[in-house]
Amino acid sequence: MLLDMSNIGIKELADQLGISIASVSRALNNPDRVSESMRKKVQAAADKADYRPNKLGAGLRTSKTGNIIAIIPDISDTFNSGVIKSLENIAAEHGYSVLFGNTQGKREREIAYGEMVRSKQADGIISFSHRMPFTEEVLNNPNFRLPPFVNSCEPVGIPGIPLVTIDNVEAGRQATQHLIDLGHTQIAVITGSNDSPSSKLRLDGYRLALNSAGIEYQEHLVHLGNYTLSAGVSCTEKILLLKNRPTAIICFCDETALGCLSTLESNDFSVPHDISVLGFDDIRFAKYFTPALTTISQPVVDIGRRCFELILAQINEEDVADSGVYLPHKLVVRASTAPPTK
Amino acid sequence: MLLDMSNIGIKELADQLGISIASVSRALNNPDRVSESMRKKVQAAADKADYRPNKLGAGLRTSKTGNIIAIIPDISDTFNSGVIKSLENIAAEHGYSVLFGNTQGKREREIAYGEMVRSKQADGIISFSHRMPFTEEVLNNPNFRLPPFVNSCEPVGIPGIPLVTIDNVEAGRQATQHLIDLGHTQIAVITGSNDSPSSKLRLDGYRLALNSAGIEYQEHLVHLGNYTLSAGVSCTEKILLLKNRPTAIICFCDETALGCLSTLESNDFSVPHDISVLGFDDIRFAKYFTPALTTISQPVVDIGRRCFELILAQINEEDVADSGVYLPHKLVVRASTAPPTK
DNA sequence: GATATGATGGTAATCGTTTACCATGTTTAG
DNA sequence: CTAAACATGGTAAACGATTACCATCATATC
Repeated sequence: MLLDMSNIGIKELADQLGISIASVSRALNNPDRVSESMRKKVQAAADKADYRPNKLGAGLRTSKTGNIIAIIPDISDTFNSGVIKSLENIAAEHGYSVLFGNTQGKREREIAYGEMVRSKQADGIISFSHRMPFTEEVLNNPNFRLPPFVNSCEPVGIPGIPLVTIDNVEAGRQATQHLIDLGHTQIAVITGSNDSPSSKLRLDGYRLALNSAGIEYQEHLVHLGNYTLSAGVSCTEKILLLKNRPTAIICFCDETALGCLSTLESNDFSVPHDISVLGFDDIRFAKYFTPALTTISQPVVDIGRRCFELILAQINEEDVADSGVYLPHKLVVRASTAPPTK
Repeated sequence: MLLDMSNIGIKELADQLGISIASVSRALNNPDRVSESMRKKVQAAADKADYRPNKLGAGLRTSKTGNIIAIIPDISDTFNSGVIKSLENIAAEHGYSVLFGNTQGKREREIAYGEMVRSKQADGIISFSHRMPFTEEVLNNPNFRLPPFVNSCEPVGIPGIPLVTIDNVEAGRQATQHLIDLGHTQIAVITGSNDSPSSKLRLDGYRLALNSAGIEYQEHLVHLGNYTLSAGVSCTEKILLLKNRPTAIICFCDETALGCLSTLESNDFSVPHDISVLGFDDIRFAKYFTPALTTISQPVVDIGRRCFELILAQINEEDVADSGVYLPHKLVVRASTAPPTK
């Protein structure tokens, strides 16, 4: 017996069975609303005919698309793509698809993606950026109702929007403390981008740790990066030019740390003997760097999962106000950090 | 003046202007069908009201969704995510969104994503796997009509489906030849997965090069990997156990090469002094590895672009039979390859 | 045994567009 | 000057589902 591949619709299926389309729809989506025998009959016929409900038709009626959109500055960033992967997995389990929008940090693209929920291409937004994908004008409008929205990793600074993240202050503090415990006092930092809240918070943690150890905060040890490889390279070069070279460098992401390691290597500095290096994220490459990177590991899979759960709750109109989540991070000590040599 | 954020529809817009919805639709989508004055009037009102056509309604009528789905074994793979990023950029330029489906190589998920075009969630499929996302049953059905479909990098082996890739045989040959030119004769390989056509082809190139140099092909030098970091580790360990150790290792992807480098390092082998290592892909990390990795660079951005162009052509019902594309690759020589030491 | 209650399935409206078809008025050709 | 061609905008029928409402029938209640 051959399947009929000419996409059969609910109408044809109903005709085949000599029943109304309402019954077909109910049997499939709302089983308690029909008799057991009807349910079975329809189910069997649907299976046999390999019937796929047209999501556009259904969506038009229900105003649900089954899509959520992930707005990401850079999908090819290893940390992001890890979260995305998890997000997509759990979304798929719940019958949702994820559309994704790579913005390259461009404002107009953020906004374009934000608008997609208005044009009913998606039911909600998960943003990996700290900026809202809406114009000021729209945002300030009293009639504006926020669509289901979750922020991943970067707080957006608007009250009521759930945020899934680690405790960046504590993570920054812990990273710094690890180096202090090893005996370092001259600790340089390569931050994330200027306007990244997570970077700011980590830096707060850095100061906290210095403070409690009675080490003075020195402006010139803090270098502005942007969470990229190349920032690791350029900032490390600048750090090496300092008169009093630090004995340790904290990079606010592992990609930056790789650039840092590579630059140290090519300038004949040995890590951790001459300089210790510490990263953030624990991307899967980190343990294969030379030397294996000490880093703050972020719970990528859980972040993705929680983001989806919070979006789903909002889509189902549950109240999620202030239900942001701090997930546990972990300091993973590997070979790139050691006590300073006198 | 405040925007009315209560999502205005075509109906309201038409009422506001005292014209029919047909005119609004035409003014917006089919401008030559209306008078200049009408066009302007509607456009202005649409802008002012910040009107977004509901894509579900439109899609239902036109049977076009404006989505394409990318089916990928692993989105977090650095090479894949580079292609995806490019793909998404160019898709966005054309008003298309990309849904993505991470399959983890699982057959049932491939099929689920394949079905999405039948349920009108997407207009076409770009697959990064060599397997068709349809069941045999469906595929063999004479009534089956293939949706717009493009294969990226991995040939699917079904005639008529465009493939965008590099010339893997030539790339494999060239990589091997580079090592032969340096004087190597004992060259090990860590392949991609068993069933990956690209891996097979690269291996063909390897044999070709050996052949033309009069070097015998040795089974025990070829190790089965799977395009992952950990394969790089485990295979390299096996290679180091060989009685006659090779003087060079070709890894069929850069992640594997990183695992390889790291394993050599931790076993005190110096690269390239003791052993040369060569990768594939030229992911953005490659030049920061220690030592910087010699590798075959793939034109990630162009691959993404061509994939989209070919999908778009099919959606527009142009004939693309056999219009697959071989894009140029390039051998990038860095520090991980050198002549063998006697 | 009459009536209220519940279970079940059908009818038809609805979601927001696009577009075939038609009506009207205007221009062009002869 | 008339008929044909064209430009323009309206009317209404789709697209494919979901679901409010209703009709019918069986069962339970007193």
